[in-house]
Amino acid sequence: MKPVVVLDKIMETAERLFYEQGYNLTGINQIIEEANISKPSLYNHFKSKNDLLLAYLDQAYSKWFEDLAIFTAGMTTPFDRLIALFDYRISRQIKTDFKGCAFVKISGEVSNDNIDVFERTKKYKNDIKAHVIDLVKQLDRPKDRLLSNDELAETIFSMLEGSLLMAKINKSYQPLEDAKNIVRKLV
Amino acid sequence: MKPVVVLDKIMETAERLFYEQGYNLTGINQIIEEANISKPSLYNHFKSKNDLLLAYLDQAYSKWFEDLAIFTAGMTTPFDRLIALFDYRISRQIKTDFKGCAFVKISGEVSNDNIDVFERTKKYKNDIKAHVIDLVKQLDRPKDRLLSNDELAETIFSMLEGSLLMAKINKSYQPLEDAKNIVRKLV
DNA sequence: GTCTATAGAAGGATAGAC
DNA sequence: GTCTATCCTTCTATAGAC
Repeated sequence: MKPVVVLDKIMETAERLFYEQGYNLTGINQIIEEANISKPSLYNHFKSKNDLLLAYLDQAYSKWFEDLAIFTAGMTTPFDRLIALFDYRISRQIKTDFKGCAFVKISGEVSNDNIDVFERTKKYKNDIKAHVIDLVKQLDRPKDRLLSNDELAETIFSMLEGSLLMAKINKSYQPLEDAKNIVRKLV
Repeated sequence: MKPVVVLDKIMETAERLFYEQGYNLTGINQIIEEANISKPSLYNHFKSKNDLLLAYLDQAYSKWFEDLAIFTAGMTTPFDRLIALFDYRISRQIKTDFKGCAFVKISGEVSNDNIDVFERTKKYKNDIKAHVIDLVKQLDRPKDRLLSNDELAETIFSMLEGSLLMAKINKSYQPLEDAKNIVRKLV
């Protein structure tokens, strides 16, 4: 998709730079330069850099769930879809050279009283968790398992986040692979 | 401990501001102002802002393990010490109003090719993991448990990180409490 | 709606006096 | 070793022409 509209150019460039370099290390100047637009054009679409950040986060949210739907399109069982969450993240981290979660990155960068960013991060993560809980409910598990459904969901989600973090730090998808195999046993 | 030496003032102020506001949002000007020193004095001790950051990380590393040793001083069994890892983090997060892990925050802020920061973060996290592995080995577990020792250690560590992240995002220690209770069952 | 040009503040870092 | 004073760069944002 070649961007023809200025807004598209801005979003495409901001997405790339915010994620790869970080929000604070990416100046407005660099964005307009690489997007080949002028500064007032940017401020015509966004009233501030923070506004552009929020638009970036909203786009990242939508893309994440859309891409997940595509990734799991052929899968029918809840078990497969649970395991796919790990594979989905592995594939994304390999593509981005293990830069980690965009929302975690940003929420570590901005001020703690930036409520707009805080709420978006919270919603993103808790929607993923809700997805895990939903899938676990659909599983047909024996009654005598070690963990309850709630506990299993909590464990899967927590390991999904923890192993993603370690994948970033170690620049390796091994933590995600290990977590995936453990989850298989816990179900 | 009232800082009498300039170096102490710098470290104390930098530690507070880097952690509370973030590295990039904390300017040299703010540090010298709140530390009540002059700019050349700071550059007499550190050749750059990045150098000060590295000193801050090294101090945070030492303090974390020292404080853990104090926290677990009275504990004798490996099981208690494993559970204490969660309580230790809960107590710290309550104290800091859920600002999360200092190393994770920083590694999300700096450039990915800042090797000095990257290596320190890696060492910090993997030393915690090594500690978990060591404690799990000391456990006297039945042979018929669902998870092997390696798998259990991986799970505990991953949940320790994942639940800490969610504690920060939700500004609640509940994720850490939930993880702790699940770990109790998995051991 | 997009441009050129610039404002005004804050960033990190240094020279030179003491 | 610590200061006052200053340098140059970069930052976000805007005024005004087209």
